[in-house]
Amino acid sequence: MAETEHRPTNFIRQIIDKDLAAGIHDTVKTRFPPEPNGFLHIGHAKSICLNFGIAEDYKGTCNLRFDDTNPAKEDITYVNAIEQDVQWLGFEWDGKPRYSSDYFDQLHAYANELIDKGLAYVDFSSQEAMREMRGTLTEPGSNSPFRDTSPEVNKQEFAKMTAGEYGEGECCLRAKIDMASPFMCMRDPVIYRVKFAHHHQTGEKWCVYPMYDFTHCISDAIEGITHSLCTLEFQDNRRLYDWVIENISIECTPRQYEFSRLNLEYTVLSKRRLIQLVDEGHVAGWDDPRMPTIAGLRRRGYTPGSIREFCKRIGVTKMDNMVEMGMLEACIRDDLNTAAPRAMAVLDPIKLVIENYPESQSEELTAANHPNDESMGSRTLPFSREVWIEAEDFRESANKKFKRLVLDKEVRLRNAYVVKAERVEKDAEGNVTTVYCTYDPDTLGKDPADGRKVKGVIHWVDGNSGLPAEFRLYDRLFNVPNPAAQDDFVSSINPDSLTVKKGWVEPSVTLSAPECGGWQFERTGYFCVDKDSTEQQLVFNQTVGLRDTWAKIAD
RNA sequence: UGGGGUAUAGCCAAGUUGGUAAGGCAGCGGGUUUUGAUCCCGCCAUUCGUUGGUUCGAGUCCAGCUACCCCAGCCA
Repeated sequence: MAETEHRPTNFIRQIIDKDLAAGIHDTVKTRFPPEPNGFLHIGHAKSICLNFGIAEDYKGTCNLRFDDTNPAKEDITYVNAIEQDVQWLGFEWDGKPRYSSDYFDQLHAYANELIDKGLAYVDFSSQEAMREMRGTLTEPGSNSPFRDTSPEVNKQEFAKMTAGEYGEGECCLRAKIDMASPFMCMRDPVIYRVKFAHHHQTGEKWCVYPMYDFTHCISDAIEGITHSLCTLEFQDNRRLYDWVIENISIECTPRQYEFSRLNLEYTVLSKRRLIQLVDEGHVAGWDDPRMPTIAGLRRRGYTPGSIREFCKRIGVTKMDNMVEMGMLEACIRDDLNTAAPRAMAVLDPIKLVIENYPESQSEELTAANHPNDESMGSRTLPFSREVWIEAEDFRESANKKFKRLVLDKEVRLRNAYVVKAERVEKDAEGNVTTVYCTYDPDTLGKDPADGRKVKGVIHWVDGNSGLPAEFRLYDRLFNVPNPAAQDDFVSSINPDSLTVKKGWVEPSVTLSAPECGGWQFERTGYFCVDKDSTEQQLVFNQTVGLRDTWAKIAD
């Protein structure tokens, strides 16, 4: 797609420019470090585009690293899904995917180094006792009674921890820093805990696992990461990041920089909440088209390019933000507007019978696949006496603003003839089921010869050759802009986020999709084939509707 | 006076040696149009959280104030 030509500029790229100019680095190495405990979402896409985008633009490299230090929450299915999503977005990581668990041996050795230096100790205090000794935001903490244990003893105790001689919660390894630090994370943080859990990478090899703050900085250093980019909530942790790097024997000194995470209106972007939506069945799964996950957006019909463009447009800063859905929608519309071939589908059909069109007759009309791009070619459109039209495109009477079919008035059938509504047939409830009309045979590809102006154009599907189809229309998942701010976010789920319609689609639309992934069903929106489709029943997801200025007037 | 951060339009966001407020989204007018789409043209911050100060000149420098976000997991 036509992405904005200029490379993004942001404070992180400016830091890199300075580092390069000052000779602090001669190459740039970044990394994208998800924990494999859930699916990637649009917020991760921001980080992915930042990290991989910088690597691309500076001719550096970007690693994919699974931050897998908590086996209790992680699973191999997530690592596979994450790899797929990053690749689908169009990025290539350097070498093989890395795992923090690749470094467990080294991490363990560094922990021992800290112990040797008198900078770490095994603490047998209960978790409650540790919490009390930590102090509060305004009061300093107090030292643990185990804080002055000798390095020799600590060495032995850590070995016993590692050998499985202590149970979970019985003891942990802590860095000896400063219980009075204004940074809570510096008050002797736990760096290793006992956990008897199966690890998806290391199996049963370990029963002690390093904590994030100890692991991340060392993993960065081992991989030679130059700029370690993460979100704002880790700003305090940077002090611990630097402390660890300074106090162990490692040459590389990666630097951490923090940017604000993405917030999107009318959805949630925290793994905890997304997991809850899936587990409690509020959505059909991680790839439910209403989900802000990469998998959900993909199934919804979003293209990789549209998501990359979105990330480019929102920028990277340290400001808290709440981006409007309209921003995301504009990106996919821009992409699909140029890339998607046009077709016609009727989602809520009523029948239109052309009384002066011979019953036995039918013909094949030609329609351009794109109104402003001849290179996309054309298709044939079967046409016969009975066609389906949209129920909302007909009214028995209407004012002049209604540019569609009205009794005794004319309208153009898109790519076909001008028709005039003559009479209607209704069901028991009074709903119009059939409109009878006449057509003007001399209006194919031209205006009426007598100069009559026909302003309206409606879409249709041939009654003989149209294919039955199911259409799934989506609305925002929540009915408040910031559901995460609610105490019970589940209660603000939009009950009408999914609408299913049964209608017809023109026969040129088949299971095999165009290159961009979908079509524009003219006057309706962009759609893609859903995986629930069968040979008998096509199922379409509406990716996004067309911009609809009429809807505003009509209200 | 715990500490760490952030304040530029409805939303996102440029603005980096102080020189007179980019761009995008949304919105509003108008034109083209066999999609009420697209496309095109025009409009949309006398003002940068706030109050003072320095200066010929301040979104940019200084001081005070205010608002919001993050931190007291053996989660990341």
